[in-house]
This record gives sequence, structure tokens and C-alpha cells, in this order.
Amino acid sequence: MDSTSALGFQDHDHASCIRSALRRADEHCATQGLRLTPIRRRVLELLVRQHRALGAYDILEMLRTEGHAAQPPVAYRALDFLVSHGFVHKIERLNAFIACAHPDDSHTPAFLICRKCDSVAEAQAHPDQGNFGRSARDAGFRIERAVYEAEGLCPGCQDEALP
Amino acid sequence: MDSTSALGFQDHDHASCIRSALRRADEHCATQGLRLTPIRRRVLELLVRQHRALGAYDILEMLRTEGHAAQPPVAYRALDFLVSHGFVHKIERLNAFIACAHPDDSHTPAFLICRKCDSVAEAQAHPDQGNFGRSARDAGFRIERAVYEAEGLCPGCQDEALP
DNA sequence: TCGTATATGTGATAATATAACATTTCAACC
DNA sequence: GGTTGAAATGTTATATTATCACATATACGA
Repeated sequence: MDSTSALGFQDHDHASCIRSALRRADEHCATQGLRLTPIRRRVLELLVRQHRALGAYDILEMLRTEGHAAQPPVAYRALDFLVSHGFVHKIERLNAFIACAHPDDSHTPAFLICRKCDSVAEAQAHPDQGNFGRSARDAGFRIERAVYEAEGLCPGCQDEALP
Repeated sequence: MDSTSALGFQDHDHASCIRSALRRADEHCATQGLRLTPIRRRVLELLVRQHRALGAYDILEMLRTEGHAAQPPVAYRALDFLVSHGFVHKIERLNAFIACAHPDDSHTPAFLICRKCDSVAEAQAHPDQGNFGRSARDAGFRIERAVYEAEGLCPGCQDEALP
């Protein structure tokens, strides 16, 4: 396999991708005094392994098959932690969650969601730039958080019969 | 009152705003052979009048108080119609709906959502431009639809005590 | 006017998310 | 080591958002 891509529609060395994502999370939490408890770490690992967007109830189901207690708050609390510290993003359009592909730098994620195969790639957005940022400034609006999500067809699915 | 603003954080002549929005919808549907049935028109009117984002169940509630039959599909079907023809947008971040502020031209809406007063302004985005569009092109992704939603503070709410 | 497609009425249920409160764990401090 | 307060977890219940399924009604073209 070839090396990890920042964008996500390519192959990559997934085993090392999983290891490094968890290691980075461990290190970040140690540094910041955050508690990456077993459930939180396990939810992150599930998301990193799957490498696609999962609903909270998908995660809950996986936890259950492993014998964890698993009422909905268990999943939502772990996800809240992971999202609020930038390890995971919520994709609003899908009501689903995905492991962050650029966990080191703080950033505004921008998602490219394939409507055919459900793969999701993460790019970076810059809310203060571009037309949207200008509109916000012109309106006197102070942006604190931004959602950028595009739906369409990934390279692989464009090649197949349409639509 | 002063004239209608394209952006939405300013005052405007709301009575004429409502009239013209409905008139434009009537005309557009006549031209395109679409059926703006009484329920669909009523839902559009409710959204235009309120001039803010409403949940499907808020709309349902309003319909009920008017004596319409009002099981959830009634609201969702009307909203589906209005959204699919561009009269109304869904704000994914809020799971709510808002009347389109630029109903004449087909466009990608971009929302500025005030977290304090819940007002929403609609600007325009250009998915093929900017950093996000470039990322999509670089990844070979074909964008068909895009969600741009920013949360923060509107001009009025920035002036008050924070946060 | 007949037939068909579209829209509506209605009951049920699915899918997503949070409230509330008891209990446990953890780490900081004594 | 024991105490304590904050954070995390366990658990029941419920709120919120959205869709399915199927019967009925309405609109519109042939």
C-alpha cells in the first residue's frame, strides 16, 4: 500500500494510520491533561478503523457487541468529548461522525461526501477567506464555527454508470 | 422601515417582503407547471412571515392551530416540495427550515446563524471557487450540492455583554 | 369520463438526541 | 492512607426529528 493521503479517496496504509491516530490522541490528551478514558478511546478507535462516517447508534451497536454497557448517552458522551477536542467531527448533513483526518492542527474541516459510495474526504476550509468570509464581514457577523459540506460524486463513482 | 436587505440582519418592509415572496412563488410555479397547493403555499407563507428558521414540528404546530390536518408527513411533504424547488432551505446545523431570501436565481445558500438571538442571514456561496472548490477539484470530486453554515454572533449581539 | 399520476389524510414507527439522577472513579489534597 | 470534590459512567426515561405504509381524494390529460 502507499502512503496516507490527506484527502481520503486514495488507498493508504490503514494499520499504521490507526496506530498513529491513536498515538497522537494519547499524546495530545497527556499533554493537555485530558482523560482519554477506555470508552472514549474505544469510540475513537472504532471511527478511525472504519474510516467513514458512522451514526451514534452504529457506534452504540458496536460497543454492545463488545459487551460494554451501551445506552445512548454512552455513545453521545464519548462523541461529545471527541468532537469538542477535535479528534472527531460531526457531519451535519449525515447526522454522523468521522475521525478527524488532520488531528494535529486546529482547523475548520470541509467534507466531500460521495452520495453513491458514502465515502467522505476531509479537506480544510478557511471561513475568514473567500466569498463567504467576505459576506460575513460585510454583514458585521463574527464567525466562530463553520460547517462546509459538499455532496457529489467521488472520483471512483464518476467512472461508473450514472447517475 | 427601510428597504429589504439581501443579508437579513437589518430591518426591512416585511409586509411587502411577504407579498412579493408569495407572488414570486406563484409566478414561478405557474411558469414551471408546479403545483403550489394550499398547504404548500401556507407553509411557505408561515416561513416567510416568521423570517427565521423553524423546525418541522413548529410548522406542524402552526398548521394545527389553524385547523389543518397535521400529522408530521403533512409538514415534511410541504417542506420537501418547497426545498426541492428552492423556495425554502434546510439549515442542517439546526434541523430547521427557512424561506429563501433570493428566490429568483438558483444558488448555493450560505447561512450566518447567530447563536445568541437565533437570527439567520442568507448570503451566497460559490462552491466551485475558493479553497474548498480547489480542494474538490484536486481530489477529483464533483460537487453537486454544498452546505455552508457559519455560527457566531450577529452585529446586534456582539454589542451586548458577552459571551 | 375514464384512467393515471399526484397530492393528502392518518396511524404507526424509525432514527437521532437529551434529561435526570444515582453511582463510581479519579486525582488532588490533607 | 483517607477524605473530598469534580469528572465520568450507568441507567431509565423521554424528547425531537423524520419516514413508512396504505387508504383516500384531487387534478389533469387522453
